[in-house]
Amino acid sequence: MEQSRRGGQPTLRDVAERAGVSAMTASRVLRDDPQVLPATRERVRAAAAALGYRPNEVARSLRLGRGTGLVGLVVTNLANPFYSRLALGVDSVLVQGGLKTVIGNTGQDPHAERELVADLVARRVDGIIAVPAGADQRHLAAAVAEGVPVVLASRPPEGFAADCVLVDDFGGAHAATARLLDRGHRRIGFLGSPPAVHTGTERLRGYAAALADAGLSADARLIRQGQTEPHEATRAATELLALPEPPTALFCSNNRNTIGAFRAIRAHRARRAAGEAEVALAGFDDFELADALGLPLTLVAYDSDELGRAAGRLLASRLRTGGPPAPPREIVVPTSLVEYGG
Amino acid sequence: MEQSRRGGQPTLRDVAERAGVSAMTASRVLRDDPQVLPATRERVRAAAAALGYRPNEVARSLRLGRGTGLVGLVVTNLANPFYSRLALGVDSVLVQGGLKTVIGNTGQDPHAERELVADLVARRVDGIIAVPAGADQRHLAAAVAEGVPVVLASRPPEGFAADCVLVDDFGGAHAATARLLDRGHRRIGFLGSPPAVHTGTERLRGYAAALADAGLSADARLIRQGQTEPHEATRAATELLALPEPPTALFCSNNRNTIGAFRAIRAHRARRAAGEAEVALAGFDDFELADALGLPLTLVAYDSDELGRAAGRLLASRLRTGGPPAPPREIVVPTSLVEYGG
DNA sequence: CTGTTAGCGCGTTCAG
DNA sequence: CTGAACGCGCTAACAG
Repeated sequence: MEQSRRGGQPTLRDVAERAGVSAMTASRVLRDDPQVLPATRERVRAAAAALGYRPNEVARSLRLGRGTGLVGLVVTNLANPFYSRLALGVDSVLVQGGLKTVIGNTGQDPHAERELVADLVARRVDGIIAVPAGADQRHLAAAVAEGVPVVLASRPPEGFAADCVLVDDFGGAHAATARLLDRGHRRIGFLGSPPAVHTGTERLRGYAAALADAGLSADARLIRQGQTEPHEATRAATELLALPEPPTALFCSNNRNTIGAFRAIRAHRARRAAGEAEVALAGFDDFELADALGLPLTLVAYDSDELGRAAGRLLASRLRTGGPPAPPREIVVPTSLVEYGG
Repeated sequence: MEQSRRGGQPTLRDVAERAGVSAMTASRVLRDDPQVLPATRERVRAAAAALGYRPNEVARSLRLGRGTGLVGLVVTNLANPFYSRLALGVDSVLVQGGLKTVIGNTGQDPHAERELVADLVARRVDGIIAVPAGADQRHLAAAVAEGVPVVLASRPPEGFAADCVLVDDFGGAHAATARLLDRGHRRIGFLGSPPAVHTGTERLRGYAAALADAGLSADARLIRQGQTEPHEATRAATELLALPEPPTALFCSNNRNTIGAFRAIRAHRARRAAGEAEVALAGFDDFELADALGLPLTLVAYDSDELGRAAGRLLASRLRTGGPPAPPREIVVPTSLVEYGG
């Protein structure tokens, strides 16, 4: 484990010198080119091992023009379990192809997202997997135009061609809302993410469609969109429950809203008149400890790791076959209803 | 937004050609070198904009020898909120220095971790932030020896010099155990991660020390180490509760064990004889919904985002000052006890 | 103010 | 079987 230069890693030439051969021969040995005399090969191998040599991947990718073996992952908030599971799913598939995942956390800021994508492209990532925060996807379209494959997760591409993995947002929301209706609820509130988010609008559509199927129409006063964090959802839910004619059930379009609504309902429980029925709760996204809340809970579940894995597979296959020629693919991950007991 | 070559991004020479200057001049303009005639500058700028040019960061880092602007983050399981928060904290600091985070998820596999670190070094990351899974840290020592700064999070370096950020494991565990003792518990079980993990052993030490302070000695029959996932912890806790002389309280060394133990206690509640007191629960790590479990719960809380941010800051400052010369620093994040009501 | 030369570390091409 | 030359895209150093 000697060092040949101040603090730096050894280079191919260091190995070659030590083995008494040219850099070219060393390169061949290290890439398992058979055209080398066994004796020479051994000398080079020994030298490389002694120096702890590892080829400089930066130089390789520049030379080979093949990209960097890196994939950018663009999400809004890694602390949200939805995104961290997605990240894990993506990474678990990509590592099998020798690819590594670069985190891009945008914190909901569209400008940061634009910069991030541009930077990833400048870094010559082999591809990008993104869950765009807003409706404007031109920065992603630009990446595609420059030859960087993009896979969208949980949102469809708008205005350009790209592979994507979606959740059955409409169907899941419809099923959950229908379940509440089946139980006799007629005034069902809706809590969701900002209207610009695709999943939010699709889930709202599913909710409204289920109401329509039951001969009801969505009541705008019972719909609150725009909550991103649980505490915002708690406030929104509390407001709904304080209405003159409050909803008897709530449907939430994601885990942040469900958790927030749960807290509101629990607080409301204390103030409730005797005999008054508890507000029913349903939501999109399963989450850890959902079974432990002491409240009946209907959740729209799906395999969120699989969402990431599917995105990773789409990108990996796209990289294998090269570029945009093949038509874009869309994968829809199915949902199912889960009931947690009170 | 024209393209000069098939699918590839435009190069500096494409810009130069289009502007009718040499590559060198174009380079100067794009790096805001003042030594350029304003008119020329405008021509180059226009050409770059028209082509959508972005400098190839791979080539730049090779040329400048300054590293890649990437930092490797080595953790065992990104789906664990502890690690995803850490990742977010790290990334939030690093982006401010123009650095990006590369995920390395090892899934507890020491071999995968070795490979991962070697690969990150080969990719010429500027530094590594790691939460090593096992006791063997030679791969990290090797990275340091090759000039790659390493910062450890939540474990101290073993056998080499590196900055690290620790949680007050001993103090937190001691305080939580003392709290249980104050409440009159004398038979307190312990559930923890595998003994090889530093936090696990430190927290066990804190637990044992608190018992000793109360004139008690740790009872090996009440100690279960090795649980990594909640379901394993549930089984271990269930076994403890089924002992002839079961513990009246449990202390868990991390959130996975606390959640697992919670489920065991809840199940046990149903089978409990009337009048028998409920098993008390305390644990290390705060977590979402801890307040909603319907069980009194004492948790050792700390700012887990700050853990990541501190690690990021240590690395960033190390990169600024360059290399290992300065003595290694150790930051300890304090803990506090949080009580959640039943 | 601008262009030429040279080379970061590696691998392809083509001669020895 | 091995080596010398060339270039990936970019920029520091030195011309002009």
